[in-house]
Amino acid sequence: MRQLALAVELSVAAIYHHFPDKNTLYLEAVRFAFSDKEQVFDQVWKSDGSAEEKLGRFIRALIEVMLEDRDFHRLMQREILEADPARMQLLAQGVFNNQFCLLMQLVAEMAPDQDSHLLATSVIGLAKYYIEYQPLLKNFPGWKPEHEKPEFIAMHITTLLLNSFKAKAA
Amino acid sequence: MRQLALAVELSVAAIYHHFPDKNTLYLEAVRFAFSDKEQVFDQVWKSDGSAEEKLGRFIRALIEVMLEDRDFHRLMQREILEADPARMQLLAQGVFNNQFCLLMQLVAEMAPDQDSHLLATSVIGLAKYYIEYQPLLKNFPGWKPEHEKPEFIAMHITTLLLNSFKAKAA
DNA sequence: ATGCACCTACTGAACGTTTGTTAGGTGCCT
DNA sequence: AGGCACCTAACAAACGTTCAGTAGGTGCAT
Repeated sequence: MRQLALAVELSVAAIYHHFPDKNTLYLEAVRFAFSDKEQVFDQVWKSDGSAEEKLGRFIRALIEVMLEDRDFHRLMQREILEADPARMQLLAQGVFNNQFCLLMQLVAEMAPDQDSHLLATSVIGLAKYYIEYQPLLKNFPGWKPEHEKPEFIAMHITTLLLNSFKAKAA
Repeated sequence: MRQLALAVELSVAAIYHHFPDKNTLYLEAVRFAFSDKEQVFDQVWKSDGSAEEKLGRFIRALIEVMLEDRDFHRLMQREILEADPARMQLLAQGVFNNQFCLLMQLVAEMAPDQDSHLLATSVIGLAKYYIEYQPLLKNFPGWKPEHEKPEFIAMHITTLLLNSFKAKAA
């Protein structure tokens, strides 16, 4: 609270004048941080092109959002670590549900015979892991500087998924 | 430290008799927590069969370890969230390096023309995401109870990856 | 066998700092 | 005058850490 007060150039007591306690302040901060992220993805869905191209663009957008706003991403990680069921439901329904459903529709289009919930999860999981674990991955042999570049990661994930779809269809 | 002392039925000072400070105690705890996990994977590498079979077994083991010992998994998540560079290096080199290299070798065998660091990362990323985000994923439409079963998740990830390898080779 | 020196494992009580939170007061706008 | 936004200063609790001291065991000279 003291650090926060310093950052906003107020006294600690002034913060307590606006928020009842630390926890509700935190919750409101989380909600606020999430509120403006959705628009980035809407552009992807509005764009035209094949399903394959859309998937590529979505993955690219996902990675860029996470890399651009690291504080937001860390907040997200922390929330998941906490994993409070009530808060998970709030996050899912209030924030991510729309995007997840659109992604499910997209992968269902490309691989109609597969479980689209699982596939959508795979898409997000692949992208998220590259970002979250970058500090660790750096330390393993075989790491290259380009593994940090959004377009490189996006490319790898996209081709991996498209290849998988292709093989399944055959 | 006081909570820990209570848990092990010792005084706080007694703990400081065995460990110089909290940080090194924590680090040794992390190392210890992983030390017995490593054997699980060693069995996979010692087993015989095709590379495909081994990959399937590795993924299955990965998921089972993470699901079985949730405290350990949360510990890991916390470490990654913190992302202290010095500690990341210690974790990588002291704990995970061996397993990661073996996995890289395996995927290199199956897809020699691709970046094995990226592929190994994908394997772990897919598995980890399903576990970490289960509390969130439950809340999306299309979720089924079997999405929680290790063998089901392992199967999905394994076929996804093998399909991708197949397509690339063709 | 006894006394002494020395060790390890442990304790209770305190150190100084940081934590979330609040009581009481000041200045400003309406 | 009264309400609003804000302050200083303090509160109790929790934090990591340390310090002086003790119980019990081992080895050794007497």
